[in-house]
Amino acid sequence: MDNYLDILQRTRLFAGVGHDDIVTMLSCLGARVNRYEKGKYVLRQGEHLSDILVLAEGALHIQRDDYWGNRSILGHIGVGEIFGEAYAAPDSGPLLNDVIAVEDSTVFFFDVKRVITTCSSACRFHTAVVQNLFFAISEKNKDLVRKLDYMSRRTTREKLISYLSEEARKQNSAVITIPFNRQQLADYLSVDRSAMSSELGKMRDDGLLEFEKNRFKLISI
Amino acid sequence: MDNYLDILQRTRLFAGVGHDDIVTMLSCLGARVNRYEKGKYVLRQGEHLSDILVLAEGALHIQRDDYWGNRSILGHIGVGEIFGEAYAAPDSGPLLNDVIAVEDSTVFFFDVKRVITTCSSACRFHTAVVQNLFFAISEKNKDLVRKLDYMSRRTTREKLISYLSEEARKQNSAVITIPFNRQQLADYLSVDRSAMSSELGKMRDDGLLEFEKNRFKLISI
DNA sequence: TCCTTTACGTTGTAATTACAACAGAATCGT
DNA sequence: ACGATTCTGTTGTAATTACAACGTAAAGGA
Repeated sequence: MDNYLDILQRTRLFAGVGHDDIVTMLSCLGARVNRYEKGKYVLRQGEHLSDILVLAEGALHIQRDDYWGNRSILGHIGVGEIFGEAYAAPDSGPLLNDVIAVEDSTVFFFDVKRVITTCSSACRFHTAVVQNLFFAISEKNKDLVRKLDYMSRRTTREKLISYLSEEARKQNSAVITIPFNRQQLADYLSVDRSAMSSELGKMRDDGLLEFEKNRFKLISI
Repeated sequence: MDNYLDILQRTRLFAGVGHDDIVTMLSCLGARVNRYEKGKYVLRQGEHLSDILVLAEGALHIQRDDYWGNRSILGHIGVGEIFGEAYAAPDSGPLLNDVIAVEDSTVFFFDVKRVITTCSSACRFHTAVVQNLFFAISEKNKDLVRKLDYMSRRTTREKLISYLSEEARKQNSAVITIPFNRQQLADYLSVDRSAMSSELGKMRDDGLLEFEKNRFKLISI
């Protein structure tokens, strides 16, 4: 577990907490570690969760398959990101989504009760962690609002433009790499893959962008 | 301000906090009150926010108008609900949406710094409030995920069914009242009003539901 | 290297939607 | 009670999408 201390130190959850203090907190917070091979489920829809999770290594997708097999990808989780927080409240309902490893991944589990219940003075950074948790879930909240913004667009082209523009803003570059292949991007934007692929071709013909695999270059007027 | 103590006591933010303790906390948290007439803006996109807000009276919509005037309604805020939390982090960016009063409304403002910074022992319920805040934003998070679920459906009929079914589950009844008129519901589901109206008619013809104004009855097989 | 699998783009068609325009009903203010 | 305004449903058309089927390219495994 200690192998990942450097990673944990750089996560949002432990921002401002020193190396040694993290070691103390790992036991204080009841931390566990689990590894998942690519393609394996980390969490399943319908499960109940009493932990907050942090991705230490790899990459995950939050997704949901409906009764007819239609897949909807809600988001991508990168190294250092927190997930599961929304289901950690004591009487929170079951998970609404699956979380699946898209690469071999390592995940930390923290008992939520211990995280949100400030403990004895031994754990002086506990308050900071609770605040970090609040900020992290706020950021997640805004990510969802941004996704709703993409999804509210009527045409595939508008959805693509709003998504790619936001990524360019986040990555602070006109050349961006996205964490999705074509099918995954279509599942993320809730459009048909082939129609989206066709629309991307038209957008390239119109001089709006260039792309190769999951690398896109946005072209300004 | 004291007129609203009963209302505040029933909100999620102050769950588990006694009447007298709320009075103490109102000053501890730097509370302010503002009233808004129907149609007025409570918050505007682009503003920066350093408060957490609680609706004491009335009803609000979280919405966003794009450059071309297309309106998208992200959610409805009822009495006792918290909003603005996601933008309250110290270096959070500007608001992504407007919040507008759809009825004459009364709103409490709490300075976020004082809320998340646990103060002296004088304020013994402060920790409970921070936890309540965490649970509230978790719930908001799940609301957004549910909305994404409606929005990910390909057809208007599927969007309507998923939304109305979820409302029936929430309201625990097959007869439900929704906080939107037709145009607002269309803006919420990101579909065309007239097409939605037409689809609702077909669904009634197909025996799926009955409706009158904003009252819907779902008919099971 | 060969074979298998996955990923990507293209095309045609049927289905669905957005948009505009309009009419009747309901609501509001005076 | 009256007119003005808002809300709702209806219809037709143009635009857009979903879906299915297919070919090729790239990636992965034996």
